[in-house]
Amino acid sequence: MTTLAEENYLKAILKLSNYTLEIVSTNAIAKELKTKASSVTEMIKKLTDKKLVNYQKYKGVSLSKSGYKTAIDIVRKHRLWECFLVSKLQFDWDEVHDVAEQLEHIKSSKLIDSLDIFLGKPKKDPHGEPIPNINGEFPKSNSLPLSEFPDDVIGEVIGVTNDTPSLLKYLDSLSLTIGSKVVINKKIDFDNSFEIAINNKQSHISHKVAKTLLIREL
Amino acid sequence: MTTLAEENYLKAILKLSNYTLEIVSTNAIAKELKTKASSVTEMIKKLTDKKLVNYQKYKGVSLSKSGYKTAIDIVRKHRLWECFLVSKLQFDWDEVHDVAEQLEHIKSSKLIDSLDIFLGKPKKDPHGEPIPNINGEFPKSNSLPLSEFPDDVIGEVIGVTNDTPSLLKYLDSLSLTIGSKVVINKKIDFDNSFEIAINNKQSHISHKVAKTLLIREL
DNA sequence: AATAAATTTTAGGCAAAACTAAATTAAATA
DNA sequence: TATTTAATTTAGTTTTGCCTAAAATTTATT
Repeated sequence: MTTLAEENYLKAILKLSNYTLEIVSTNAIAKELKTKASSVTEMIKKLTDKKLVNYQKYKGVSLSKSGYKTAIDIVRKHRLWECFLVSKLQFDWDEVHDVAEQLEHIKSSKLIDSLDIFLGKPKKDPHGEPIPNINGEFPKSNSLPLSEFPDDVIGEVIGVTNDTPSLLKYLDSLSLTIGSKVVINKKIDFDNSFEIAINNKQSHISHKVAKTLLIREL
Repeated sequence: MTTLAEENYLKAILKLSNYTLEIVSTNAIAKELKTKASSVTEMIKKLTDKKLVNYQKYKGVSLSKSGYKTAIDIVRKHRLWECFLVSKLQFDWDEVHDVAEQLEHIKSSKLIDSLDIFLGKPKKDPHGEPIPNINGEFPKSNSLPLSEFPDDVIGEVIGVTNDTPSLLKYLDSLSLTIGSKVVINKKIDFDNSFEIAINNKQSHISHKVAKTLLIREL
């Protein structure tokens, strides 16, 4: 059985490895969890003992098969709870993160599988992020981050890969939400920012924001 | 902010005080939480510092006003989640306890108030227990435990004041559920047990079980 | 009232998960 | 390659919540 702290470490490693079994550094984990590298080293030893990660001193950690499944299950729970909050309890998309962060640690496979059915087995959470199925597999999608999307092609926003409330509120203020039509008009080399049209209205966004937007060609 | 351990202590004290501000003994709390009296003493000191209980050495503890409200809120959350599990996710009444025990600690007043509305502000949980409203007040009911119910009077089961799965399964096996009609035919003095009719069928139940059944005169 | 029994508290430890500071190893650079 | 810098690990503390054993207090019983 995993503790809350362990689950948060696994989730962080999964995120930093871009949802693969890539190796991740101690420092990156410390930054992600706003903790100290020494704390990370200690926890990684515990996760290694439980065979949830593979670890070599000074070389970094990667998720093991079972660590990956455990982490994916937490992501699945997080995203299903976000769906519940928005579609059943009328939460706004920028209010769900903190609550889902708590709910994702509830341990009951019957609960999460019933919730999945109750919600109609959604494929995406309210931010457009894909929801792993009961076997831990992601539904595949043909989207690209806006930062890698071709110029002058009409695209549709299908997701935001970050649910920080401050970002979501900013996107709301730009009328940039799921379903918005976007076109990249110009890339500014100096700072990698973008001139774009959002539903035919001109705007300017930073590279950091562009990276979080998932776009599908229309 | 209360920790998980603190919340479990408050809940235990509330239960042992019969939902009042009565004084409760250290040993009783230890037994309820399956822990040791020394651990209880330490935790009570922390709760005292936080002004959640009133405490005098060797004399016992009682909930303070704010401790009572905190504990009632946990009960409210527990019972609302039980309603959700049964009415929306098709759980059986003997499957909800452990999951609700986890869900009751989720911190978000918006969540619980939205859930209350989503469920239609239920007055009772699936076991017939009353659900405190948003102000911490119980809806009042005119019921008695079967153990105190008059003989030869037709009553209806409206609740079970204990959600241990083993008890609930046993009650199912007697066809004794919410809505069943019961009559006490005979009290056996020797062991305080009862000969009763359940929907006109003869049965025999112990005093311990009779205490858990809430009956309303029909 | 005196003593025995039960209850409660104190004292001293332990494990989890964090921290700081110091030591070690790896990577970068001159 | 030698040395500086950055990353990582180790060592030693802290806090929370639990434990056992011993001491203190209250309650019960002669």
